[in-house]
Amino acid sequence: MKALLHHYQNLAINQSDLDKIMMGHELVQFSKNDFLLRKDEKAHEYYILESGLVRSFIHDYQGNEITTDFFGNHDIVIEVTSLFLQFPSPENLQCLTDCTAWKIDFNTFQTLYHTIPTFSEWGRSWMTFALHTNKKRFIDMVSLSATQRYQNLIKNKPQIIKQAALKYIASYLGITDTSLSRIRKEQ
Amino acid sequence: MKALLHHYQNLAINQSDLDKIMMGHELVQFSKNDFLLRKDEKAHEYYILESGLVRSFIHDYQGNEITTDFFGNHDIVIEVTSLFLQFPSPENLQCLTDCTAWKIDFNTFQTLYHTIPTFSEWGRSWMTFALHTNKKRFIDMVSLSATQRYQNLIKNKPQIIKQAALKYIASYLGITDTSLSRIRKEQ
DNA sequence: CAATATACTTCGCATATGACAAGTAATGGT
DNA sequence: ACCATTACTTGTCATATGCGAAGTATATTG
Repeated sequence: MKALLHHYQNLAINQSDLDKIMMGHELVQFSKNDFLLRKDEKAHEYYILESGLVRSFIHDYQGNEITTDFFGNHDIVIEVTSLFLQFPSPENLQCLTDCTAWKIDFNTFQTLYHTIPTFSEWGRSWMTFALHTNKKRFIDMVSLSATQRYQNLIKNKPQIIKQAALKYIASYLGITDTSLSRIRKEQ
Repeated sequence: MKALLHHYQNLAINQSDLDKIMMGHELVQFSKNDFLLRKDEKAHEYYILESGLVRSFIHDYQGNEITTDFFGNHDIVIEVTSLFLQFPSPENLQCLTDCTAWKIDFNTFQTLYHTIPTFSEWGRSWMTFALHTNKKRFIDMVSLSATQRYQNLIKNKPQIIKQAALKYIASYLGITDTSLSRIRKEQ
């Protein structure tokens, strides 16, 4: 329940509403390498990670896998385009480790969203923050050097450095594993 | 009024609510090179462009100006982090041409958002789409070649190619003006 | 525990892209 | 209309980064 409470409890929310929200989630297990969502599929749920590590990735114009994001801790694992707009997902979502997650169905989400004002406020606020995070990632990518991006990652998401394979980290940083290896050496 | 109606009229909205929304906007004029927002400032409003062209830009780790986005047509010109989270803006917003825009104050926006359900629904929907657009831009940047990004821009925003200076387009595409000039030559 | 695969490092080499500079073209202000 | 500035192109050269391959280390599986 830790991950769930982490997100939903910090609100001016009463116990009855909190219970309704918690009831909307179902605990699910995934094994390493399982896909939560594949490119071109439409999502019908999102997840809140209780444990484990997930990555989102795409393929570039030369067929290379590019890690677009990592999800760990109590992160919300979601592909917005696919879930909210019902467009084919641009990304794949794959487990890098065995994972335990709370799953919430989109219909359930919708119902809660329209009946619990504090929940819709939470949703709005999450959306705002997601937009901020996305933009920051973009700006970092186009304005920092690879070395700076690597150092930021160490500082901001140390568990990623420890848990994820070098090749995933490298493409997340926009470089090859060879280059990342060289950067590491220079530190 | 064209730009305003473009955004707000396509709703199941009644005339009275539409009037209230329209009344919340004030027509403002800007000259070429004027800033709508500077880095590290906090925004108190957003704009809907009636005419003209705006760019957002940052500086990279070497001091180069990087165009992060273009706004034209009836686009909504907004810096989300700065407006909704009241964080210092990561970006500058600057007019590339003389501009006419509808300005709406954040307090006015808030009031409308909390009193007109169709407006808050519009806001939610805009947010979703903004997140989608941001993500697409990021994915294009890391997965396509510079030439492909240039061709997409020609296809999707031909007016930018015509109106904006080469250096702004080049940094938007993640390359130097020299490189863009060479790409153009090869077409 | 051995065998095999996967992960990571490091090398030499190729290449795309950037930096700098020069030249031409276009634009803007007085 | 002129001059100055800015915009764009094109050349040479430098360099960071990618590619392929080889070598070492670590992890996985039967």
